[in-house]
Amino acid sequence: MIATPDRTPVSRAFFDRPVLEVAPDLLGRLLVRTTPDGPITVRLTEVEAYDGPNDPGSHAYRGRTPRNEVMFGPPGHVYVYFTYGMWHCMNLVCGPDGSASAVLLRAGEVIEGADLARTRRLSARNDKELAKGPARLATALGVDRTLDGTDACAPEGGPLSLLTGTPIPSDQVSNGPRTGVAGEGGNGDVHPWRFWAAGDPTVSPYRAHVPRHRRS
DNA sequence: CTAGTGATTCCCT
DNA sequence: GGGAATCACTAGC
Repeated sequence: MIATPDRTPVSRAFFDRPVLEVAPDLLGRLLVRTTPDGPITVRLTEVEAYDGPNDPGSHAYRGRTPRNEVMFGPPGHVYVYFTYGMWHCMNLVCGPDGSASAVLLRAGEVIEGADLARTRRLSARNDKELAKGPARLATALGVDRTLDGTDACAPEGGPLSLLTGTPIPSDQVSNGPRTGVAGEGGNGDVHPWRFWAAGDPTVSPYRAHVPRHRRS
């Protein structure tokens, strides 16, 4: 018997904790995206922590800008950014108002609305790939900058909501260095700030950051 | 499975 | 001006 996942929204206090405490606790939670066509729900399997203005890998490192404004606001809200000219990625803001820490949602298992997710993720070869990677997850859920600042503590039925779900026990959580972050990898100064559900097939492959510049 | 590279645009320096 | 918290595709093992 598998217990029915708890569909109560998480509290504001859940997010108002140190980011390294919140990040592994997000695994197994349910992220519900309600669209005009119906809901899409993802069970989170992989996340990465970003520790505010003191973290060189964080978008908040160089201070407040129009893009990262939401990171500096109250916990429990969604920070969405656009990158590589094509993709969106989503974070959940943690810690007290002003602390600017956040958790990047890197991957999950689509457990409801897979038919809707497939229409946005035409290149996915199977359902395990629907949300396997941060931009894939945002694409599968139909998340873009118009949802920047959305309150994820809101009840199910709003645009985005994080439900209690079934948290993954800490002995089934693995951790390692962050993926694709400039300044990490190759210098030994690597923090185990990526967390994932051990052995889960929806977790994205690790990729080191590759510095690149414009072609002629 | 890993490694290499083009795509495409916003944002900050 | 130039890099970016990535993906899709290709080649090769």
